[in-house]
Amino acid sequence: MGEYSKEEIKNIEEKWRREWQKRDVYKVLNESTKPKYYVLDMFPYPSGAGLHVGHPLGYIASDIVARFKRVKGFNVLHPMGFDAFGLPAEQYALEHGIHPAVSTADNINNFKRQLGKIGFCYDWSREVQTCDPTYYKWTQWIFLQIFDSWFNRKKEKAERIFELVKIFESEGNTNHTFPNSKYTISGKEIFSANDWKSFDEKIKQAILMQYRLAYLAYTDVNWCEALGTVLANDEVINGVSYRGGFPVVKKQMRQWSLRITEYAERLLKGLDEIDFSESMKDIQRNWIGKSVGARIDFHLTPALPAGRPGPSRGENASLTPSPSPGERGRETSDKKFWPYLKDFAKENRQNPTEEETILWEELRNSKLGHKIRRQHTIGVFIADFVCLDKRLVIEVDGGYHIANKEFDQARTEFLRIEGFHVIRFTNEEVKNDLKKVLHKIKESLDKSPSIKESGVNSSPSPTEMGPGDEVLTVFTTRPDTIFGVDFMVIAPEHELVKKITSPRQKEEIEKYLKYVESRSEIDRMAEVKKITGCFTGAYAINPFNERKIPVWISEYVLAGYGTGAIMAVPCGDERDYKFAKHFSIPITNIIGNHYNGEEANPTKEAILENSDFLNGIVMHEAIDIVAQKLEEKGIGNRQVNYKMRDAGWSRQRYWGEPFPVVYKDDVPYAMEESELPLELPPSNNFKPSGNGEGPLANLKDWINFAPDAKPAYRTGRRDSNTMPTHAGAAWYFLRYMDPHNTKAFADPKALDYWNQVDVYIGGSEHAVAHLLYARLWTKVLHDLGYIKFDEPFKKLINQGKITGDSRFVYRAFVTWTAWGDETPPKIHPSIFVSKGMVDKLESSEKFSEDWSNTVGVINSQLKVMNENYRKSGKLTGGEYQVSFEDFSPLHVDVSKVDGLELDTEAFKKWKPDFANAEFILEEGKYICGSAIEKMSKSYFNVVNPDQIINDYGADTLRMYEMFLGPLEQSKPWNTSGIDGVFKFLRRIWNLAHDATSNLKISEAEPTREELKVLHNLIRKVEQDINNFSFNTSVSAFMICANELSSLKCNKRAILEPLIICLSPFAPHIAEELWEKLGHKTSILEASYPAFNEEYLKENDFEYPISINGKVRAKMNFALDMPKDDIEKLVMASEIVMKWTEGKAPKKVIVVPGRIVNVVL
RNA sequence: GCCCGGGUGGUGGAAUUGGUAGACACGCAGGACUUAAAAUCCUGUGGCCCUUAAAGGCUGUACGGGUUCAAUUCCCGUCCCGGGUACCA
Repeated sequence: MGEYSKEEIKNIEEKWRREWQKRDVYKVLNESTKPKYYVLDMFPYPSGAGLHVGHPLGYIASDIVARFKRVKGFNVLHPMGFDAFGLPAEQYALEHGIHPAVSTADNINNFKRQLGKIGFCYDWSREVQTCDPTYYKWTQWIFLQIFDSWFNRKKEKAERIFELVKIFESEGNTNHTFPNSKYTISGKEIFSANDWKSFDEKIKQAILMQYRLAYLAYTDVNWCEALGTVLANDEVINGVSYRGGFPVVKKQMRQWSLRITEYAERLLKGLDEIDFSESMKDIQRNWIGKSVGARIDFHLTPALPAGRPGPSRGENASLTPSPSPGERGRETSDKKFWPYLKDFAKENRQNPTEEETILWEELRNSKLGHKIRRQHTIGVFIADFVCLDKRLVIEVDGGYHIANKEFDQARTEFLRIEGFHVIRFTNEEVKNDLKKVLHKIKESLDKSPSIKESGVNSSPSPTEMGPGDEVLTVFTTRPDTIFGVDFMVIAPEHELVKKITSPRQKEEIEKYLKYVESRSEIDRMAEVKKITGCFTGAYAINPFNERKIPVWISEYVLAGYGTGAIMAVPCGDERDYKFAKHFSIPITNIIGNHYNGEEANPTKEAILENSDFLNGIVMHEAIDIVAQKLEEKGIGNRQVNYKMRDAGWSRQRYWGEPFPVVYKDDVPYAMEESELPLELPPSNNFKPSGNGEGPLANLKDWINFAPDAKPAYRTGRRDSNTMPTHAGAAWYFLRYMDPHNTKAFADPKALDYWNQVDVYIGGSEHAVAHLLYARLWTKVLHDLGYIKFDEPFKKLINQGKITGDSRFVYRAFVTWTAWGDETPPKIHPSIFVSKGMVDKLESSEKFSEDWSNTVGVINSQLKVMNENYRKSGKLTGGEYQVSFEDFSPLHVDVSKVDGLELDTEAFKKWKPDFANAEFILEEGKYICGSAIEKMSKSYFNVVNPDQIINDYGADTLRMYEMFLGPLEQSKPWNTSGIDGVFKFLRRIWNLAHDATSNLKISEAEPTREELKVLHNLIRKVEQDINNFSFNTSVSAFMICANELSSLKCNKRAILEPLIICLSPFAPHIAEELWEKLGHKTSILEASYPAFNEEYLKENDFEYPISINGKVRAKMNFALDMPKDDIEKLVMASEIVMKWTEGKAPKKVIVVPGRIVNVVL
């Protein structure tokens, strides 16, 4: 029996889900004679809310492609898995006490149950879960490969660290300077092979860390004190935390980062080879933010009277105000770590140990002849006492703020390299024999060479520097405007600020720096365009015309981009212009009448004026001329900058991959492959452990790692952080190729065979993070020789979001007025007023005609209601009234609404509150308000696919989701059209069945007309699938079904090919019909029918005959009729004669097979 | 602000290199079947005008211009919506 009824569908679909599983039809092998095709979905994060109708949109599309490619004869890889590490599970654990592993497993099961019902052809034997140790073993392994790599800029590819060591041993770093140009070792950017050999292990490791593609560094993070954790950028909204709205500050923390900036150019170039939408590429290009320009050095004139050194170093304390003690460390401190260190130093100064206090008092009072500083930062360390002139460090052991011995040792080593001599005293020595201690210090001071003689490489301090030695380097994309530079602006954090500020400006500058520091991220964001700044008192010299240019500092110049300094050209740059106007800086016009004096003009097309040797040259040509000159003079060079920053890779979280490293002396060492995976230790404490450490630091036994095993360095401490979710997602597409391999992340043969993902379908919200990281990991693995391709995804399709279509009801404010002394009624009805009337009342003037009419309508319905209440005894007298002003819109469950009309009975049953609801109707209906919002439980607009499948079956759901509109477009979910799709499937079914629902197939030869209908479909569906235009192929199916229905065609020769075409879209019904047609094997084994153009050939064509471009008639001509003949016949026709009124036309255009146009 | 993408009936949306605007579906209206309803089937359906009817006319793809025999499609300007980005020199 076979009626395609809603009951029967369930049986059919369940039957086939069972059969497919039983027959294992979706199993994919890595060996095949067929060509391969790899269709991939972005795997979901298994949230607790389960699947809603938005999720399957992309999955259905990819499933159609996969099934289509399969019937086209490809060996198709179409896997599914779960991005199972992540924050929500951890938050859920904190709130509900359920372990992330448990809730994640539950959620995955629920997702799989829901996905299973939709009939996807996933090979579940290849499923991956990123939280599975057998999976993240390889995530960790790949991380270690990245850690063990550096980017060889000469070859533009990653190489192993040992190759770099070899280079250092033979030639130092002359040819491979530090990737971060601001980094120096003992003040120098370059070290020789001999230098390298003289460095000890710790220094070598510190240097290598500067090159590694996965590296540890102090980086800015979003620190939320209230939550005790670091937040990702997308967890910070307008300067406060996404959860809780707590303030977030930038803080420096030692974190893992991936040196993705080294790949900026390749990531950019790679975009040209892959088939992503232009908008997606634009987003990535924007993110990478390449700008081409030049670096230019400007010498600074002395800001101070000649011969006078910079800001006081104590000796000159009487001359200029001394910097606060806390600021001094800045000079010797590692700049990057300074903000972080200075707080520690300050804290230490405020909480000295007893011994420190004793010693400090003595050092201050005894005339040592040298300035001693307390809690001074050097590099990344803080020394107890320092004499900078003599490069002497005095340490008192056992200070309670010093964490451990190893740390002290590491510091000593570092200080030695930096040219400091360290002497060390124990607490006891200080306490018991202070005299001896002082003597020793004096001795050491006398012995120590002063810095100038020592020959130690260190950056010259301001005291030593002659005036005018300073160089200010800027980055500009417009070197052509060099003669239009009216001022320079440097970032407030710029290292030169302290050095160049003139005594006269000192106070102003310090005031400004305080202001900048006081400004939170929220302030800055709120007032981005606010113009602030301060003159330093220093001047730069324009290298081409020796002009003196004032140097300012301002917030609008960012320390982190370029050199943190700009040359300002107010006639050509909007911000520079505003700044100049605000501070009344005279503006030089170098672009003639392109500049109108009222706003900047950033043109590149102007002819330069006031520009010395550039006069008369078009700007865009001058760019290169200046760059050339700069290079000749050795004061600059062409340079490229990128906006993109390195990717922060540490999270203070539990539910993620632990970093497979062990720290010894603060240096991370890779674990060995045999020791992987480093499993996430069981824990129920997910709270951050404070100090910016991750929750894993709570597990003392785990974090302090002391194995008995071989290499000694493996005794140490583990990393308390975990990797971000991006880690697992950065390579999962490779694991699907060979998911159970225990020897490698995937077998090279499998990697070669499946190669790139042919089509990748997912949301555009992953445009930057996920897609860039996946591309990066692929490139690194490619460079290291593990895979042969260096772009993971050949083609990307972004499905649009499905938004929810919310419905509202409007509750009126209800009052009861007594007529006499009736007792108040027992019931309190909620009265809901229909949308149209609410709109009228709200939009029209009170007591206007419209308003009064509406009130009248409402009152008449209230009157009926009141009468009914009285009749039924609910009301003894008096009456209910409503306010005509206040209506509160309430979200109503979309399932209680048909289109916009509320099902009032269902609504009353929905919630007890509404049991006594009354409705003020318009034209007998209650019309709801509507809004398109994201799907959310709290808006009652979530549509669950289970519900649709239950009502209509999976095939209808699949086709309907495709029918909604173009895949890439966002669209609101609305079930109103779903009946049409269901009816279509039933029509297909009925083609093979008679009126009494019995199978009836004709074996007769098809007619030419039937074949034409079929082959139109074959061609259209194939084209549409290739174009990802599924909505149009669904309508092609509908047209085909309608036409075959009216032809009453039930011929096997037509229906068999038809259902093969249909099978990717509606696999269950197709498989059922296929079986009914007598096939024993799955329709997946069938072949897509061959298209034959012969059947579509027409002999003649009905030409639209237009007159002056407007169609007035139609005439049938043979397609091979010559133009002239057509023209003659058209001109002779009655209708055309009517329009021409016998006159000759100006022109007649005949487009064969298209149109005829007569121009009068 | 800047960079993308988009704007077509009551609704979702079709429309090859410029060549019959509104395919397909929903909704709506009318009809058939039915005691009735549901379901199903049939017909009509951008707006306006004219006509008893047949037919016909005008107008119409956000708005204003332009190119062309012909524009939803190409060009210029304006408005609105969605996405990305945010002082990136």
